[in-house]
Amino acid sequence: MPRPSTPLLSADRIRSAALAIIDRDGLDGLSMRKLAAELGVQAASLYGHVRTKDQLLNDIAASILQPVDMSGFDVDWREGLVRCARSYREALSAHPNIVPFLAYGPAGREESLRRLDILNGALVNAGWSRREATMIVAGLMFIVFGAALSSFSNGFSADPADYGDRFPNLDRAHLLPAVAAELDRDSFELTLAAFVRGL
Amino acid sequence: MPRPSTPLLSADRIRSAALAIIDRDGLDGLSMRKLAAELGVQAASLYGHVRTKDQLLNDIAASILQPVDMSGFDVDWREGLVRCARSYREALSAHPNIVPFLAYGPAGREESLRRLDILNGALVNAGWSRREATMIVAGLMFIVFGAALSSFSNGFSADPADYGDRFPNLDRAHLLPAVAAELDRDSFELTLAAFVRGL
DNA sequence: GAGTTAACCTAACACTGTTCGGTTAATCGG
DNA sequence: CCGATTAACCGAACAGTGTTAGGTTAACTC
Repeated sequence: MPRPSTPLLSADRIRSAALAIIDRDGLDGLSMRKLAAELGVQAASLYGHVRTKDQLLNDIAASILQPVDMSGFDVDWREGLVRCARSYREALSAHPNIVPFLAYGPAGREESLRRLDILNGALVNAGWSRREATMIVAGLMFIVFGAALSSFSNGFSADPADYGDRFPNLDRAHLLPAVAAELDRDSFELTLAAFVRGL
Repeated sequence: MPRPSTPLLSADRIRSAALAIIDRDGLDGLSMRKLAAELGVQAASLYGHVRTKDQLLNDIAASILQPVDMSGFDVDWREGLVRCARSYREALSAHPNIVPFLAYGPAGREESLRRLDILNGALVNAGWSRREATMIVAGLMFIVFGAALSSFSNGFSADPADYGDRFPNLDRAHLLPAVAAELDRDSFELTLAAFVRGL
Protein backbone atom coordinates (compact mmCIF):
# COMPACT_ATOMS: atom_id res chain seq x y z
CA MET A 1 0.00 0.00 0.00
CA PRO A 2 1.39 3.43 -0.93
CA ARG A 3 0.72 6.55 1.01
CA PRO A 4 -3.05 6.72 1.49
CA SER A 5 -5.10 9.83 0.65
CA THR A 6 -6.20 10.31 4.22
CA PRO A 7 -3.83 8.99 6.89
CA LEU A 8 -4.96 5.79 8.55
CA LEU A 9 -2.96 6.39 11.68
CA SER A 10 -2.49 9.04 14.30
CA ALA A 11 -0.95 9.00 17.74
CA ASP A 12 -4.42 9.30 19.23
CA ARG A 13 -5.93 6.48 17.24
CA ILE A 14 -2.98 4.27 18.14
CA ARG A 15 -3.24 5.07 21.83
CA SER A 16 -6.92 4.38 22.10
CA ALA A 17 -6.72 1.18 20.07
CA ALA A 18 -3.87 0.01 22.27
CA LEU A 19 -5.79 0.80 25.42
CA ALA A 20 -8.79 -1.11 24.10
CA ILE A 21 -6.61 -4.16 23.52
CA ILE A 22 -5.11 -3.89 27.00
CA ASP A 23 -8.56 -3.64 28.55
CA ARG A 24 -9.77 -6.63 26.56
CA ASP A 25 -6.76 -8.94 26.43
CA GLY A 26 -4.53 -7.80 29.25
CA LEU A 27 -1.13 -6.21 29.19
CA ASP A 28 0.51 -9.26 27.67
CA GLY A 29 -2.20 -9.32 25.04
CA LEU A 30 -0.86 -6.16 23.48
CA SER A 31 1.67 -6.61 20.72
CA MET A 32 2.64 -4.14 18.07
CA ARG A 33 1.61 -6.53 15.31
CA LYS A 34 -1.78 -7.16 16.82
CA LEU A 35 -2.28 -3.46 17.40
CA ALA A 36 -1.33 -2.74 13.80
CA ALA A 37 -3.68 -5.43 12.53
CA GLU A 38 -6.62 -3.93 14.39
CA LEU A 39 -5.82 -0.61 12.78
CA GLY A 40 -5.63 -2.20 9.33
CA VAL A 41 -1.93 -1.60 8.99
CA GLN A 42 1.48 -3.27 9.24
CA ALA A 43 3.47 -3.16 12.46
CA ALA A 44 6.29 -1.08 11.04
CA SER A 45 3.90 1.74 10.22
CA LEU A 46 3.23 2.37 13.86
CA TYR A 47 6.77 3.56 14.35
CA GLY A 48 6.09 6.62 12.28
CA HIS A 49 3.79 7.81 15.04
CA VAL A 50 5.18 6.21 18.15
CA ARG A 51 8.76 6.11 19.30
CA THR A 52 8.60 2.80 21.10
CA LYS A 53 6.15 0.48 22.76
CA ASP A 54 7.31 1.57 26.17
CA GLN A 55 6.74 5.19 25.28
CA LEU A 56 3.30 4.31 23.98
CA LEU A 57 2.41 2.70 27.30
CA ASN A 58 3.72 5.70 29.18
CA ASP A 59 1.61 8.02 27.08
CA ILE A 60 -1.45 5.88 27.69
CA ALA A 61 -0.79 5.90 31.41
CA ALA A 62 -0.43 9.66 31.40
CA SER A 63 -3.70 10.08 29.57
CA ILE A 64 -5.49 7.81 32.00
CA LEU A 65 -4.23 9.82 34.94
CA GLN A 66 -5.18 13.16 33.44
CA PRO A 67 -8.49 13.51 35.30
CA VAL A 68 -7.05 13.04 38.78
CA ASP A 69 -8.73 15.59 41.01
CA MET A 70 -6.45 18.04 42.80
CA SER A 71 -9.15 20.49 43.79
CA GLY A 72 -9.79 19.30 47.32
CA PHE A 73 -6.89 21.23 48.78
CA ASP A 74 -8.95 24.38 48.41
CA VAL A 75 -11.02 23.02 51.29
CA ASP A 76 -8.37 21.50 53.55
CA TRP A 77 -5.53 19.07 53.32
CA ARG A 78 -7.50 16.05 54.49
CA GLU A 79 -10.15 16.62 51.89
CA GLY A 80 -7.42 17.17 49.32
CA LEU A 81 -5.76 13.87 50.11
CA VAL A 82 -9.02 11.98 50.02
CA ARG A 83 -10.21 13.44 46.74
CA CYS A 84 -6.88 12.95 45.10
CA ALA A 85 -6.57 9.36 46.21
CA ARG A 86 -10.14 8.55 45.33
CA SER A 87 -10.02 9.92 41.83
CA TYR A 88 -6.58 8.42 41.30
CA ARG A 89 -7.82 4.99 42.20
CA GLU A 90 -10.91 5.42 40.10
CA ALA A 91 -8.82 6.29 37.09
CA LEU A 92 -6.64 3.25 37.58
CA SER A 93 -9.42 0.81 38.31
CA ALA A 94 -11.13 1.75 35.07
CA HIS A 95 -8.16 0.14 33.32
CA PRO A 96 -6.79 -2.37 35.79
CA ASN A 97 -4.75 -4.24 33.22
CA ILE A 98 -2.33 -1.39 32.74
CA VAL A 99 -1.49 -1.12 36.42
CA PRO A 100 1.22 -3.79 36.37
CA PHE A 101 3.02 -1.66 33.83
CA LEU A 102 3.02 1.28 36.22
CA ALA A 103 4.63 -0.99 38.75
CA TYR A 104 7.79 -0.95 36.68
CA GLY A 105 8.47 2.62 37.61
CA PRO A 106 6.82 5.98 37.71
CA ALA A 107 5.76 7.07 34.31
CA GLY A 108 7.95 10.03 35.20
CA ARG A 109 5.72 12.43 33.47
CA GLU A 110 5.32 16.11 33.76
CA GLU A 111 1.73 15.78 34.89
CA SER A 112 2.72 13.33 37.54
CA LEU A 113 5.33 15.69 38.95
CA ARG A 114 2.82 18.52 38.91
CA ARG A 115 0.50 16.53 41.13
CA LEU A 116 3.27 15.66 43.56
CA ASP A 117 4.24 19.30 43.74
CA ILE A 118 0.70 20.29 44.66
CA LEU A 119 0.43 17.56 47.26
CA ASN A 120 3.70 18.47 48.89
CA GLY A 121 2.98 22.17 48.89
CA ALA A 122 -0.44 21.75 50.42
CA LEU A 123 0.86 19.58 53.24
CA VAL A 124 3.74 21.88 54.08
CA ASN A 125 1.30 24.76 54.03
CA ALA A 126 -0.81 22.91 56.54
CA GLY A 127 2.07 22.74 58.96
CA TRP A 128 3.72 19.42 58.24
CA SER A 129 7.47 19.35 57.93
CA ARG A 130 8.89 18.76 54.49
CA ARG A 131 9.98 15.31 55.42
CA GLU A 132 6.62 14.41 56.88
CA ALA A 133 4.91 15.77 53.81
CA THR A 134 7.02 13.57 51.59
CA MET A 135 6.23 10.51 53.64
CA ILE A 136 2.52 11.23 53.72
CA VAL A 137 2.46 11.63 49.97
CA ALA A 138 4.34 8.37 49.64
CA GLY A 139 1.85 6.67 51.94
CA LEU A 140 -1.03 7.94 49.89
CA MET A 141 0.57 6.50 46.77
CA PHE A 142 1.16 3.19 48.55
CA ILE A 143 -2.52 2.89 49.24
CA VAL A 144 -3.64 4.01 45.80
CA PHE A 145 -1.32 1.71 43.93
CA GLY A 146 -1.78 -1.14 46.31
CA ALA A 147 -5.52 -0.88 45.95
CA ALA A 148 -5.31 -0.62 42.19
CA LEU A 149 -3.26 -3.71 41.67
CA SER A 150 -3.67 -5.98 44.57
CA SER A 151 -7.22 -5.93 43.38
CA PHE A 152 -7.46 -8.11 46.34
CA SER A 153 -10.65 -10.02 45.88
CA ASN A 154 -9.78 -11.04 42.35
CA GLY A 155 -7.20 -13.43 43.61
CA PHE A 156 -9.66 -15.87 45.03
CA SER A 157 -11.10 -18.90 43.32
CA ALA A 158 -14.85 -19.27 43.09
CA ASP A 159 -14.66 -22.89 44.15
CA PRO A 160 -15.42 -23.48 47.85
CA ALA A 161 -13.42 -26.69 47.74
CA ASP A 162 -10.24 -24.67 47.38
CA TYR A 163 -10.60 -23.50 50.96
CA GLY A 164 -12.74 -26.13 52.62
CA ASP A 165 -11.77 -27.17 56.10
CA ARG A 166 -8.15 -26.24 55.79
CA PHE A 167 -8.81 -22.53 56.13
CA PRO A 168 -11.83 -22.15 58.38
CA ASN A 169 -11.64 -18.38 58.36
CA LEU A 170 -11.79 -18.31 54.59
CA ASP A 171 -14.91 -20.43 54.34
CA ARG A 172 -16.68 -17.73 52.41
CA ALA A 173 -13.77 -16.67 50.26
CA HIS A 174 -15.34 -18.29 47.22
CA LEU A 175 -18.01 -15.61 47.30
CA LEU A 176 -15.46 -12.85 46.89
CA PRO A 177 -15.17 -12.76 43.11
CA ALA A 178 -18.86 -11.98 42.78
CA VAL A 179 -18.54 -8.82 44.84
CA ALA A 180 -14.95 -8.05 43.98
CA ALA A 181 -15.43 -4.58 42.55
CA GLU A 182 -17.57 -3.40 45.41
CA LEU A 183 -15.38 -4.94 48.06
CA ASP A 184 -12.25 -3.50 46.53
CA ARG A 185 -13.76 -0.05 46.60
CA ASP A 186 -14.97 -0.41 50.16
CA SER A 187 -11.63 -1.77 51.29
CA PHE A 188 -9.93 1.16 49.68
CA GLU A 189 -12.27 3.65 51.33
CA LEU A 190 -11.77 2.05 54.71
CA THR A 191 -8.03 2.07 54.33
CA LEU A 192 -7.94 5.63 53.13
CA ALA A 193 -10.20 6.80 55.93
CA ALA A 194 -8.17 5.02 58.57
CA PHE A 195 -4.95 6.42 57.16
CA VAL A 196 -6.13 10.02 57.04
CA ARG A 197 -7.71 9.76 60.45
CA GLY A 198 -4.58 8.24 61.90
CA LEU A 199 -2.31 11.01 60.69
CA MET B 1 26.43 -33.66 26.33
CA PRO B 2 24.87 -36.91 27.51
CA ARG B 3 23.49 -37.51 30.92
CA PRO B 4 26.12 -36.28 33.40
CA SER B 5 27.33 -38.37 36.33
CA THR B 6 26.06 -35.91 38.87
CA PRO B 7 23.09 -33.81 37.82
CA LEU B 8 23.90 -30.22 37.01
CA LEU B 9 20.41 -29.00 37.68
CA SER B 10 17.84 -29.07 40.42
CA ALA B 11 14.72 -27.04 41.08
CA ASP B 12 16.50 -25.32 43.94
CA ARG B 13 19.59 -24.42 41.96
CA ILE B 14 17.42 -23.07 39.17
CA ARG B 15 15.32 -20.99 41.52
CA SER B 16 18.24 -19.38 43.27
CA ALA B 17 20.12 -18.71 40.04
CA ALA B 18 16.98 -17.13 38.61
CA LEU B 19 16.51 -14.96 41.66
CA ALA B 20 20.13 -13.84 41.47
CA ILE B 21 19.59 -12.76 37.88
CA ILE B 22 16.42 -10.92 38.78
CA ASP B 23 18.15 -9.11 41.61
CA ARG B 24 21.04 -8.18 39.37
CA ASP B 25 19.44 -7.49 35.98
CA GLY B 26 15.80 -6.87 36.77
CA LEU B 27 12.73 -8.85 35.90
CA ASP B 28 13.16 -8.29 32.18
CA GLY B 29 16.75 -9.39 32.48
CA LEU B 30 15.70 -12.94 33.20
CA SER B 31 15.38 -15.21 30.19
CA MET B 32 15.41 -18.95 30.13
CA ARG B 33 18.42 -19.00 27.82
CA LYS B 34 20.42 -16.67 30.02
CA LEU B 35 19.44 -18.60 33.10
CA ALA B 36 20.51 -21.82 31.44
CA ALA B 37 23.81 -20.30 30.35
CA GLU B 38 24.65 -19.27 33.90
CA LEU B 39 23.98 -22.81 34.99
CA GLY B 40 26.20 -24.18 32.24
CA VAL B 41 23.36 -25.78 30.37
CA GLN B 42 21.01 -25.37 27.41
CA ALA B 43 17.64 -23.70 27.83
CA ALA B 44 15.62 -26.79 27.02
CA SER B 45 17.15 -28.66 29.92
CA LEU B 46 15.48 -26.38 32.39
CA TYR B 47 12.11 -27.76 31.42
CA GLY B 48 12.94 -31.08 32.98
CA HIS B 49 12.86 -29.36 36.35
CA VAL B 50 10.50 -26.47 35.87
CA ARG B 51 7.08 -26.55 34.27
CA THR B 52 7.13 -23.04 32.88
CA LYS B 53 8.77 -19.69 33.43
CA ASP B 54 5.65 -18.35 35.06
CA GLN B 55 5.59 -21.25 37.48
CA LEU B 56 9.24 -20.68 38.25
CA LEU B 57 8.53 -17.06 39.14
CA ASN B 58 5.61 -18.09 41.31
CA ASP B 59 7.79 -20.57 43.16
CA ILE B 60 10.43 -17.92 43.71
CA ALA B 61 7.83 -15.53 45.02
CA ALA B 62 6.50 -18.14 47.40
CA SER B 63 9.98 -18.86 48.73
CA ILE B 64 10.63 -15.18 49.29
CA LEU B 65 7.45 -14.82 51.30
CA GLN B 66 8.11 -17.84 53.44
CA PRO B 67 9.57 -15.93 56.41
CA VAL B 68 6.62 -13.58 56.88
CA ASP B 69 6.01 -13.28 60.59
CA MET B 70 2.55 -14.29 61.82
CA SER B 71 3.45 -14.50 65.48
CA GLY B 72 2.27 -11.07 66.60
CA PHE B 73 -1.32 -12.14 66.98
CA ASP B 74 -0.36 -13.94 70.15
CA VAL B 75 0.02 -10.47 71.65
CA ASP B 76 -2.92 -8.61 70.12
CA TRP B 77 -4.37 -7.92 66.72
CA ARG B 78 -2.68 -4.57 66.26
CA GLU B 79 0.71 -6.04 66.98
CA GLY B 80 -0.13 -8.92 64.68
CA LEU B 81 -0.99 -6.62 61.81
CA VAL B 82 2.12 -4.54 62.30
CA ARG B 83 4.51 -7.46 62.52
CA CYS B 84 2.96 -9.20 59.55
CA ALA B 85 3.06 -6.10 57.39
CA ARG B 86 6.56 -5.20 58.45
CA SER B 87 8.08 -8.58 57.76
CA TYR B 88 6.09 -8.87 54.55
CA ARG B 89 7.47 -5.63 53.26
CA GLU B 90 10.96 -6.52 54.37
CA ALA B 91 10.79 -9.78 52.46
CA LEU B 92 9.65 -7.97 49.33
CA SER B 93 12.07 -5.09 49.54
CA ALA B 94 14.97 -7.51 49.73
CA HIS B 95 14.08 -8.42 46.13
CA PRO B 96 12.35 -5.38 44.72
CA ASN B 97 12.74 -6.44 41.12
CA ILE B 98 10.33 -9.32 41.48
CA VAL B 99 7.53 -7.17 42.84
CA PRO B 100 6.20 -6.13 39.44
CA PHE B 101 5.62 -9.77 38.73
CA LEU B 102 3.45 -10.10 41.81
CA ALA B 103 1.40 -7.25 40.44
CA TYR B 104 0.13 -9.57 37.74
CA GLY B 105 -1.89 -11.53 40.22
CA PRO B 106 -1.63 -13.13 43.60
CA ALA B 107 0.78 -15.99 43.64
CA GLY B 108 -2.33 -17.51 45.14
CA ARG B 109 -0.57 -20.31 46.81
CA GLU B 110 -1.13 -22.47 49.81
CA GLU B 111 1.20 -20.50 52.05
CA SER B 112 -0.39 -17.28 51.02
CA LEU B 113 -3.86 -18.59 51.84
CA ARG B 114 -2.62 -19.82 55.19
CA ARG B 115 -1.53 -16.33 56.12
CA LEU B 116 -4.82 -14.81 55.06
CA ASP B 117 -6.65 -17.39 57.12
CA ILE B 118 -4.68 -16.45 60.19
CA LEU B 119 -5.20 -12.74 59.61
CA ASN B 120 -8.92 -13.11 59.15
CA GLY B 121 -9.34 -15.37 62.11
CA ALA B 122 -7.43 -13.10 64.44
CA LEU B 123 -9.44 -10.06 63.46
CA VAL B 124 -12.79 -11.78 63.80
CA ASN B 125 -11.64 -13.09 67.15
CA ALA B 126 -10.90 -9.54 68.18
CA GLY B 127 -14.47 -8.51 67.53
CA TRP B 128 -14.46 -7.25 63.95
CA SER B 129 -17.21 -8.44 61.65
CA ARG B 130 -16.21 -10.81 58.92
CA ARG B 131 -16.66 -8.15 56.32
CA GLU B 132 -14.62 -5.64 58.26
CA ALA B 133 -11.91 -8.21 58.78
CA THR B 134 -11.73 -8.87 55.06
CA MET B 135 -11.44 -5.18 54.31
CA ILE B 136 -8.79 -4.61 56.93
CA VAL B 137 -6.73 -7.45 55.55
CA ALA B 138 -7.13 -6.02 52.09
CA GLY B 139 -6.03 -2.63 53.34
CA LEU B 140 -2.95 -4.12 54.92
CA MET B 141 -2.07 -5.75 51.63
CA PHE B 142 -2.63 -2.48 49.80
CA ILE B 143 -0.07 -0.78 51.97
CA VAL B 144 2.42 -3.64 51.83
CA PHE B 145 2.29 -4.03 48.07
CA GLY B 146 2.06 -0.35 47.44
CA ALA B 147 5.13 0.25 49.54
CA ALA B 148 7.01 -2.59 47.91
CA LEU B 149 6.50 -1.46 44.37
CA SER B 150 5.80 2.20 44.37
CA SER B 151 9.25 2.30 45.89
CA PHE B 152 8.42 5.88 45.82
CA SER B 153 11.71 7.64 46.11
CA ASN B 154 13.29 5.64 43.33
CA GLY B 155 11.20 7.44 40.79
CA PHE B 156 13.00 10.71 41.10
CA SER B 157 15.89 11.93 39.07
CA ALA B 158 19.07 13.02 40.83
CA ASP B 159 19.32 16.13 38.69
CA PRO B 160 17.99 19.29 40.37
CA ALA B 161 17.36 20.82 36.95
CA ASP B 162 14.53 18.36 36.40
CA TYR B 163 12.47 20.17 39.01
CA GLY B 164 13.94 23.63 39.17
CA ASP B 165 11.50 26.48 39.41
CA ARG B 166 8.61 24.66 37.85
CA PHE B 167 7.89 22.63 40.96
CA PRO B 168 8.88 24.72 43.96
CA ASN B 169 7.71 22.15 46.44
CA LEU B 170 9.92 19.53 44.87
CA ASP B 171 13.07 21.61 45.07
CA ARG B 172 14.81 18.96 47.08
CA ALA B 173 13.46 15.99 45.20
CA HIS B 174 16.84 15.39 43.60
CA LEU B 175 18.13 14.36 47.02
CA LEU B 176 15.64 11.57 47.30
CA PRO B 177 17.53 8.79 45.51
CA ALA B 178 20.38 9.05 48.01
CA VAL B 179 18.11 8.29 50.93
CA ALA B 180 15.61 6.19 49.06
CA ALA B 181 15.83 3.03 51.11
CA GLU B 182 15.55 4.80 54.42
CA LEU B 183 12.77 7.09 53.28
CA ASP B 184 10.81 4.21 51.81
CA ARG B 185 10.98 2.37 55.09
CA ASP B 186 10.01 5.42 57.11
CA SER B 187 7.14 6.21 54.79
CA PHE B 188 5.93 2.66 55.13
CA GLU B 189 6.15 2.79 58.92
CA LEU B 190 4.29 6.07 59.04
CA THR B 191 1.56 4.78 56.77
CA LEU B 192 1.22 1.55 58.66
CA ALA B 193 1.10 3.32 62.00
CA ALA B 194 -1.50 5.81 60.79
CA PHE B 195 -3.60 3.02 59.32
CA VAL B 196 -3.57 0.86 62.43
CA ARG B 197 -4.19 3.83 64.68
CA GLY B 198 -7.05 4.99 62.51
CA LEU B 199 -8.89 1.68 62.60
C1' DG C 1 23.34 -57.91 31.48
C1' DA C 2 18.93 -56.01 29.57
C1' DG C 3 15.46 -52.54 30.03
C1' DT C 4 13.95 -48.37 31.78
C1' DT C 5 14.37 -43.85 33.30
C1' DA C 6 16.64 -39.41 33.81
C1' DA C 7 19.34 -35.66 32.22
C1' DC C 8 21.02 -33.43 28.96
C1' DC C 9 21.36 -31.94 23.87
C1' DT C 10 20.13 -29.87 19.00
C1' DA C 11 16.75 -27.97 16.17
C1' DA C 12 12.81 -25.95 15.44
C1' DC C 13 8.25 -23.21 15.92
C1' DA C 14 5.73 -19.27 16.54
C1' DC C 15 6.14 -15.36 18.55
C1' DT C 16 8.17 -10.58 20.15
C1' DG C 17 9.99 -5.29 19.41
C1' DT C 18 12.37 -2.79 16.15
C1' DT C 19 14.99 -1.16 11.91
C1' DC C 20 16.14 -0.68 7.03
C1' DG C 21 15.13 0.42 2.41
C1' DG C 22 11.66 0.96 -0.89
C1' DT C 23 7.26 2.86 -3.07
C1' DT C 24 3.92 6.13 -3.73
C1' DA C 25 0.87 10.04 -2.61
C1' DA C 26 0.40 14.64 -0.82
C1' DT C 27 2.35 19.05 -0.36
C1' DC C 28 5.29 23.07 -1.04
C1' DG C 29 8.41 26.43 -3.76
C1' DG C 30 9.01 28.78 -7.92
C1' DC D 1 2.11 23.63 -13.79
C1' DC D 2 6.26 21.20 -12.67
C1' DG D 3 10.03 19.47 -9.72
C1' DA D 4 11.68 18.46 -5.19
C1' DT D 5 10.70 17.17 -0.69
C1' DT D 6 8.27 15.06 2.83
C1' DA D 7 4.91 11.81 4.85
C1' DA D 8 2.76 7.45 5.21
C1' DC D 9 2.76 3.16 4.50
C1' DC D 10 4.85 -1.80 3.32
C1' DG D 11 7.95 -6.12 3.02
C1' DA D 12 11.68 -8.30 4.78
C1' DA D 13 14.77 -8.96 8.03
C1' DC D 14 17.35 -9.21 12.76
C1' DA D 15 17.99 -10.67 17.19
C1' DG D 16 15.64 -12.10 20.80
C1' DT D 17 11.68 -14.67 23.50
C1' DG D 18 9.19 -19.17 25.76
C1' DT D 19 8.44 -23.71 24.68
C1' DT D 20 8.31 -28.46 22.48
C1' DA D 21 9.81 -32.68 19.93
C1' DG D 22 12.99 -36.05 19.24
C1' DG D 23 17.57 -37.82 19.93
C1' DT D 24 21.68 -39.55 22.75
C1' DT D 25 23.81 -41.40 26.54
C1' DA D 26 24.66 -42.22 31.40
C1' DA D 27 22.80 -44.06 35.69
C1' DC D 28 19.72 -46.99 37.99
C1' DT D 29 16.62 -51.38 38.60
C1' DC D 30 15.54 -56.20 38.18
